[in-house]
Amino acid sequence: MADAGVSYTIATVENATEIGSLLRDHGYRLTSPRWQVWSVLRSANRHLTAEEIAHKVNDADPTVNISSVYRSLTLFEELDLVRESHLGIDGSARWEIAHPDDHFHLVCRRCGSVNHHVGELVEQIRSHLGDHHAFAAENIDLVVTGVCGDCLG
Amino acid sequence: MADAGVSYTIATVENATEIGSLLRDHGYRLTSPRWQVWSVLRSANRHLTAEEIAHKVNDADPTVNISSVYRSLTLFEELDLVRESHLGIDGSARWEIAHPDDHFHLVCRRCGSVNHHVGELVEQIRSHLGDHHAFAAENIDLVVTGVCGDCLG
DNA sequence: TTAAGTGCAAACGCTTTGCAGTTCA
DNA sequence: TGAACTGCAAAGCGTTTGCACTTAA
Repeated sequence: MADAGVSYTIATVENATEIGSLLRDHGYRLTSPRWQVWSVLRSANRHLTAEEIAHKVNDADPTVNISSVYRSLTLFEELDLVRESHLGIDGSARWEIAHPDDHFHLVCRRCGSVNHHVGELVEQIRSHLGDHHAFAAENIDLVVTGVCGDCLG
Repeated sequence: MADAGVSYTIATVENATEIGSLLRDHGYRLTSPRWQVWSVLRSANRHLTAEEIAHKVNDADPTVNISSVYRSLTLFEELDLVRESHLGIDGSARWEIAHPDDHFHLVCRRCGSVNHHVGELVEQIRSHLGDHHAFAAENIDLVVTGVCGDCLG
């Protein structure tokens, strides 16, 4: 079975009600900044910097401060709802919804697209490391830069 | 053939004479900060932050400023002598001698060791991406965190 | 000799934090 | 009501840069 394509299963938290109760279950409140940051990440089809998130959040609610964006992201990361990554594009971190499945990133240096892929590759790496290197892999971060199929023409 | 172990082939520039002529070939000078930074990286068996490099350099020559360390690292990176990476340990970048071979990093979250491995795995990933994803991989950055064989006991 | 390189200190960009005021439960 | 949360502004941290001085070639 080849790896699945660009689309991938979305995290299990689907809507405001769910993230609201999830936060409450952990003793946190659902607030406007948190909800806005969550929806921006949910509707994004790519990795976003904190500044990009803040900008989109401010389209809906200009009163939200970027420090609340950072605080929301930090909280979501602790709850395993989002993930931070350094994709080597520039100095800033980028954020995405935490995927329930193993996945990796293909960064096209020509068109700048960042595509996610889920599938067997990460699992192959994991078992390779266990079999050949006696290493119990927990987090596998595979970032590949190159040229995507569209740009290859 | 299984992947090679922790040891790996060192970059082709071996000593002061060689890095001196390499720099001169590109129109640069061999200076004390550059030579110090180069020796620290050459003798390091792990990734170092700029601050760690500066500290070690200052053991040999306390007059070297950290800004020269950064300038040396930037120059070496342009010449493909060193590589910068974000290993997800903290916010700072880490530096290592640029390996001539494809390799990946195994970061043990228990003992903190960062081991390099060369071998077939990266090449397998590259061909997988070409075959299944129509993606021409150039740089493959694989960082795996987990627990190493020594810590597993 | 002189352009390349340096140390120093100040600036930079991203991120975090202290605090007083606000808001959700 | 009161603890959780926010906006704001200032601080923090790693990194870069302007400038006058120094040095390798």
